[in-house]
Amino acid sequence: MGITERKEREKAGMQRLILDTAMKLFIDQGYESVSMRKIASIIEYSPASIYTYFPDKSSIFYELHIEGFTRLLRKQTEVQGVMDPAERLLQHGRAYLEFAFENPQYYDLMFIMRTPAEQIVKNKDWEHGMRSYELLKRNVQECRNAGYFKESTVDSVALMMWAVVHGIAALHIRQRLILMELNASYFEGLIKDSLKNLKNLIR
Amino acid sequence: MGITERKEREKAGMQRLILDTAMKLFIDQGYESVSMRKIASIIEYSPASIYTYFPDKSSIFYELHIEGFTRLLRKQTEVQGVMDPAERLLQHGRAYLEFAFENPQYYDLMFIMRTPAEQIVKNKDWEHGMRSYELLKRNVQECRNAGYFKESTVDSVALMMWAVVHGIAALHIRQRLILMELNASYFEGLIKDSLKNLKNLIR
DNA sequence: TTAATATACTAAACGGTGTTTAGTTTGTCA
DNA sequence: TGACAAACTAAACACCGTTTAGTATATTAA
Repeated sequence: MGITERKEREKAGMQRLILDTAMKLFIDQGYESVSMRKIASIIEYSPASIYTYFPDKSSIFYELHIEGFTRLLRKQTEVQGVMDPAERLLQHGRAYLEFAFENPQYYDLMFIMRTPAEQIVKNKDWEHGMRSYELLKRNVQECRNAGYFKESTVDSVALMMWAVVHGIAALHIRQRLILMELNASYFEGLIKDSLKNLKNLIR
Repeated sequence: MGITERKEREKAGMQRLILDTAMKLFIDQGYESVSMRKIASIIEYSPASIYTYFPDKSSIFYELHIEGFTRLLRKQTEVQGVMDPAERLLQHGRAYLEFAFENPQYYDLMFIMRTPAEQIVKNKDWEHGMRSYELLKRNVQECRNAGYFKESTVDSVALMMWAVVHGIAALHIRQRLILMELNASYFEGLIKDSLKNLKNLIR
């Protein structure tokens, strides 16, 4: 009875096609260009067909935001091998910032846009966001075990670290830094500066 | 020949009415509820009439974002009387955070939404944003003169301070903190924590 | 005072949007 | 072979920002 399995495969394949098409539109032409009708026309189905595979547009963005977290987690896991906890925390921050600058659309979806947040609030559940935050907290905790941050709580430090890198990433992505720093290698300069400052925080 | 003046008054009055109506819709019902048609119906004009007073919807949001800066600047100026530079910088940060938490829609418009940024990028001019940033830099510079931040540049410290408070404000406003801190007086706790951390940065 | 002109204003349309409805085609199973 | 469920679509619903063409009104110049 492989029919059920084949049907599931076909359904998953169609969902994949829709998600890939949506993400391609999003990356190439920006958020406003991602419309149900455009996705439908590219994959050569009627707009109503998409509703067989996703309940609404926002759940398509919700799925894409999960894929962003998978990518971020992969990048951050690469850095978990660093032995020194302070250096590891720093590299953790670097990985986060690099992800934000290299994948601005994913970052936007994950941490700035309203669309996936609606579902987070409704379900009172943000599995991937929490997993990412827990990893940060673990790294902070291990710094604490090594003698750092003795004056603060883990939560307070973790939130602070997150705020620094998110602040830079969000201001950059939403174009609030273009007039402040027009020097050469703006991108590299921002990351370098942020990390220097993160370093100052670790004591 | 008071006719020209009267016409200017009438035009300005109509622009005010449109801006106030737009802001009221934005605050009461959120960004998505601000439509040209809704504004028009509330002020009892046809939608096309609005185009006599504003070239497009985005320039309405641009005007509102300027008014946000006026409010923020007023709040931050109140704090400029503090004598000690380190304490003044801290209070400057507190004023910024309080503004963000008390006026989330204005804050969104000024520092998160795409809409006014389009004009900023196009005109390569962000008078109000720059003025706000210059005030921050002045306070950092005066801390430097008093012996703080000797290891960093003024720009680097200013950007860092901004990143911390923007990070917290933006994560909160776009609902990425709801699952992290569900304790009592969430709002006060966040500001308190951020300020404690800002304090740690001043050395 | 009258004719010309500029301004304010509107109804209707254009080309888009997300989503729903009603109905058809297609494939699977008893 | 007939029943049923799933996939799919055309068309419609209710919106959106903006433009066009035309009207009414107020101001100015002759």
